[in-house]
Amino acid sequence: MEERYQHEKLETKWQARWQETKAYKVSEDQDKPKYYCLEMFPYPSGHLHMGHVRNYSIGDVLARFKMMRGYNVLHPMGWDSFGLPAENAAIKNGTPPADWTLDNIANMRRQLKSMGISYDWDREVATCLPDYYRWTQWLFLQFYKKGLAYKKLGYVNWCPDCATVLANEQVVDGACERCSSTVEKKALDQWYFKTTAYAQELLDSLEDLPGWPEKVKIMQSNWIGRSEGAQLIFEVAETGDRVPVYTTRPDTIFGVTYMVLAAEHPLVEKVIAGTSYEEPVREFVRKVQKLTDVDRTSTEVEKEGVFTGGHVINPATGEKVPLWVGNYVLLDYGTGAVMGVPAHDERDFIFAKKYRLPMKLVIQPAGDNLYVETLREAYVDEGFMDNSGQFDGLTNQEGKRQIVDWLEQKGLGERQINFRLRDWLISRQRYWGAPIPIVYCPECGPQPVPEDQLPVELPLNVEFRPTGESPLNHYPSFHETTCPKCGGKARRETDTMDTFVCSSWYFLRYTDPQNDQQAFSRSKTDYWMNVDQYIGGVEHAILHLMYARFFVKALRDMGLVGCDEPFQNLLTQGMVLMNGSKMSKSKGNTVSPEEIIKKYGADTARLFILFAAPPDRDLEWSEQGVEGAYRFLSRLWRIVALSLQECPALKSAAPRAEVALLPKAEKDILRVLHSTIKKVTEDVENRFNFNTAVSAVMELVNALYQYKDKGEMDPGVMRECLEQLVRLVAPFAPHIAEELWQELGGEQSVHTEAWPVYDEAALAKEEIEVVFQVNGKVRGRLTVPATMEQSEVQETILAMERAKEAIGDKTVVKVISVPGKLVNIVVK
RNA sequence: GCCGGCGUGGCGGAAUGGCAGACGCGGUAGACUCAAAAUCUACUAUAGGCAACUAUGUGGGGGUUCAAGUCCCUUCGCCGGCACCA
Repeated sequence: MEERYQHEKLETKWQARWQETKAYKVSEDQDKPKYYCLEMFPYPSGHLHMGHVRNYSIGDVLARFKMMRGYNVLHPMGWDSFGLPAENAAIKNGTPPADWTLDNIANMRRQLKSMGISYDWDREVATCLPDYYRWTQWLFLQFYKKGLAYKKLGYVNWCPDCATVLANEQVVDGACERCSSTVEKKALDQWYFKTTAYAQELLDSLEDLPGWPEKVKIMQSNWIGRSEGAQLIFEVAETGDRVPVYTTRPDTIFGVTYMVLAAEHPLVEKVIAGTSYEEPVREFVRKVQKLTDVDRTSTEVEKEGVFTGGHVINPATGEKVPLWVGNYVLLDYGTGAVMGVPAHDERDFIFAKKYRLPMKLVIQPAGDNLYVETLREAYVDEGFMDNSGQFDGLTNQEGKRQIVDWLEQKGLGERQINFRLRDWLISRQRYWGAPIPIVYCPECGPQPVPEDQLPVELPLNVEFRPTGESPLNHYPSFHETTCPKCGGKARRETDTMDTFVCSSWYFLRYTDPQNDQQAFSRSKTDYWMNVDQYIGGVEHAILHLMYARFFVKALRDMGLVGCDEPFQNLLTQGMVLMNGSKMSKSKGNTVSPEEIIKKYGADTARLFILFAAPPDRDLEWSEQGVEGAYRFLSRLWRIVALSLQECPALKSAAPRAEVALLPKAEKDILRVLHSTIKKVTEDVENRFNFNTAVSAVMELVNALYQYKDKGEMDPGVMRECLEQLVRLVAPFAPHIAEELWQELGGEQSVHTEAWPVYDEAALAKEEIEVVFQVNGKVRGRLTVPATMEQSEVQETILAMERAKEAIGDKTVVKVISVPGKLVNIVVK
């Protein structure tokens, strides 16, 4: 055996071996419990970054650990390979997006393979390939059939320079992430997925996910934003139109002194038409629309409005109150109209003060009486109904119920639950995405592409114009088609789908990646789903994770999958920092994984990352820390090499005798070994505390050096220690473990070995150290036989000179004993 | 503004309410060496002391407890998310 650890030679060797033998290929096996371990697949930017290394290292520890524990582990990898950067690259260097993307994938696959992760590469998927996006399109059609995919006119983010809609996440501080021009709101006919149909279930079933971080569930819950209230109907006095408003405070209906519409509300034009208010209102609407979304929804911006000249009739009182247009009312929440109750709503209060609108108090706090004249801020808390006709004196909660019932009987209102969650805008005016499989026929209207005509393939080698417009619009061979219904001339949809659509089902495709008849077969998803452990960055807490959950629920209702949730357990890993801030090209503080792997090896890189911080926390990169990890692996290597050198009998040593029969030194080292097995197992399995697991292994190695150097080794004991040590290291540093395993005489891969189980007998201690305290302060320690009765321990301590000194002339009030740990003497 | 998370040595970080600082990095001294690297050994929270030891110490203040980094209240700082949602 080489005396020196040579990472490069050894890693290349084992990576090649694993690939040749398809060591990590899996298929369904009814005899083993399954475990689906999944890391979020990357966008193929071309280069692995440290965040990826961290993500995949964590996943690999779990995958390998579960394999050794006897699970049939599915551990796949693929590429989220549609998306904007490929088009940007095409515009910049003229490389077709497909070529650019596939080159990037090839490079990243090579880098990923150099990490030695236990992927079943036969299951690799790339969302930009027709054999994948064909099924993305097929799924779109299933959604369409069920009414879960639809087209509607809506106000969307529009970048004038790029000439396309943008997803919310592509708008950074009100500007286009690509060209930095200000994003506008534009009314456009776009495709949506009806996520709101599952709003309630998406919220409720968060409770079925105890294995998700609380933080992520809270974020999703806030995003869904359920609110309970009522829709109440007001009537426009001048036109007779009925205007529904949504409110969570129907109990304040008697306090309504005005109403405000959103600038884009369709009634605005109708009410002002032909009146002297036409011009000033239109002027105001234009001004509001010019604001960016950020400004419009910022609490900083002053609330402004303008009177329309119209009035509405309060359904409760029959009173006529003025109708305004305001900049703080959102068209797409509730009904785009808000009743103004200045006395009991903060915003309304400010608005009413500014425009000298009247106020009316209709809720009074218990044991107090407020007056409009002296009101300094809105009273928004609970109280008793007042100025509210027959409802006076009720608690406002009771008032809420009764008022809604009353209005409901009159046909002027009903209970309603509202969600902040909106339907998901999935169409993009982009080239590099999955084409939406729809054809527009002038005669028959929009028609789905028949399933047997899928995929609707993207033309390759397209030319990009600097306008930013999708090239598909300039490819008649793509968009000129015939209507599937009448056979007449028709135009193909040139919009493509948001890449989040592609990533909302890839975990299902992994279970059946080569199926050319179906997106995935029910039997395979039934076997593998759910994903037992999903690992990725917290930046996807809402978008990706919500969309994927929505997909699974919709597919379940179509009978395509049998599960309710995609990801049973979720681990959100922290960022990799350098000098306290996130590694990024723009900050110039990146470290290239490829260089680190070349210099120190993949095992070192992985070990450092796992050791430097718990997985859910941010991790500070440190090259010195990396060197420390390398040093440890060298020490690990040497303890095996030196032991074999000093004691050649080791390799063929018979199993050691029972613990009780062994000398003290052997008992001691076995105790360290078995307590390490216990700790590492618990840390990995229950807590994901890989950092403390690694530190326990380091302590074991330190103890083994001491054992080795102290005197004659017991070959059976040392052999057990080294074999188990190598098994413990295997999930963290798989290459070196494989090599050491072989050196120790192992014939199969260490990764197919069983995970060590600790021996209770070896953990037993003969002597224990007991600390004694006086009033909670440590005053001394005492070693006693483990079998000694606690009362005897106490007596021994109280008789000690040190104890007597510490107690002095004080009186012992009581003595508290924690068996095996400490004795606290309370004195006064 | 609201909701989370985090504040522990020079640094990364450990601690089911029970010895604060495991493990690693860095540092100091020494061994080996002609020398260096590598490796090994010892020490390494702060203050005092030759030492045994003593006092202080987990952002600040208060509390519960025999015992608090850990639980409760309060306050400050940093990071993240949401933010006119009627």
